Amino acid sequence: MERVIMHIDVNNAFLSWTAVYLLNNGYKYDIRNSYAVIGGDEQSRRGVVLAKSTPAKKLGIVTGETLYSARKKCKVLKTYPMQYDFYKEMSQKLFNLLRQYTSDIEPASIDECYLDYTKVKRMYGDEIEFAKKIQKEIFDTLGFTVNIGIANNKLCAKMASDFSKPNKIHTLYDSEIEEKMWPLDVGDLFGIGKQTKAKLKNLNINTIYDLAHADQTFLYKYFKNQAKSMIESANGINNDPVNSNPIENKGIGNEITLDHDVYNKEELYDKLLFLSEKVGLRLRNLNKYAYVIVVVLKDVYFKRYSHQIKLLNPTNLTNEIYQTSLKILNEMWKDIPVRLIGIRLDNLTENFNYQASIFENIEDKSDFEKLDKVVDELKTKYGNNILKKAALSNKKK
DNA sequence: TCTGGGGTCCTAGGACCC
DNA sequence: TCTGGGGTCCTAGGACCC
Repeated sequence: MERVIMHIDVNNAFLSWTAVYLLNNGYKYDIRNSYAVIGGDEQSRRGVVLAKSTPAKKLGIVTGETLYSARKKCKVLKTYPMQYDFYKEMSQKLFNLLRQYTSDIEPASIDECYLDYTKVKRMYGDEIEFAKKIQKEIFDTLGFTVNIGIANNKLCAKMASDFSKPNKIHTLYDSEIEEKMWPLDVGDLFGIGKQTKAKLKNLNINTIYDLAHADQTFLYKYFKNQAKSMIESANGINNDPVNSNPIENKGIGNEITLDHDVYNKEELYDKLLFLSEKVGLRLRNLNKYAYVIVVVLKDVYFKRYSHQIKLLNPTNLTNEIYQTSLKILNEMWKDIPVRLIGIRLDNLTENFNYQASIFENIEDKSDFEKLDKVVDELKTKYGNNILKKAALSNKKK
């Protein structure tokens, strides 16, 4: 049976959701209709555009550019801060609304998901009518618009939802690929980013049509194993199933851009403690342990680099994460000032068999376990700011 | 008073083992 | 004495996505 897959994508998600929030809280006008962006905090050097309204987009403002540059394009631009918790809430409401119709929903990010319509088509009828219905229902009950792409596989549904915005429904059935997808620029193909696009252009492959008809052995020389899947994508071939099982986290990480460039690694120690607590708490909430601890730095030249340590036994202890990250930082430090630091936990596992080492003191471990448990409970009860480790609070004084 | 943060997947190269 | 080759694990970095 031919599959029918939908891709549902929130229009200007962060900006729309903040607009909804403001309207719900007595704001008199809708920022979606004005020159507005969601932006990071410029004081702490996070001043980039995270989402923009349609009017702002029309002036050439793009996601990722600095607010400084955006303001040059639009003198009256208004910026609003991120409201991440509210975004998460809206995201959950959207997915739950869709789950009323089928459980075959795969969230792809906070603001988009795939829906497999194949099995429920007999029940709900024509897919375009259904798309119109849920589009309206989302707007009426949640207050924001979505784009919906309809196709025979995930890739084409994704491509279709991107065709024109906002509040649109597009189809890209297999029979429409030639007409609707092949004329597009090769950089518009999902999976082709800036680097690959530039390489393809150099080879005189400019449109998706060109890529669809490129010679695989020729492309292999430049893209190795990526060549095959690139050509398949350009032909609209994709067999990935819609996976409704919640995707297991492969790793978790947090990073912070520092409000000034840091020249001494000692100054980064309390950042590492802060980050260790953050990722540690998230890991424990997942009931997982991590084998690999990674420290990431971005230097003042914007070059990112990382070092990692694989532990003999996986951990979920803040203190062990912190101590390990200190060790890694000291190893990797090369006296180049940095503007960002992060910690990632990788190779997560649910259970662990403790491998005793003669160098370890098991009693110490259980003390730290108890400490983390108490801290986590307090944080859950009273919020994240209730407790700061002594090292952090002493610094503040 | 320039340039976020959270992820995934892939690859190259080195170490190590047989 | 003149140099194998396969396989796996690990690390670092790159590309891509939202």
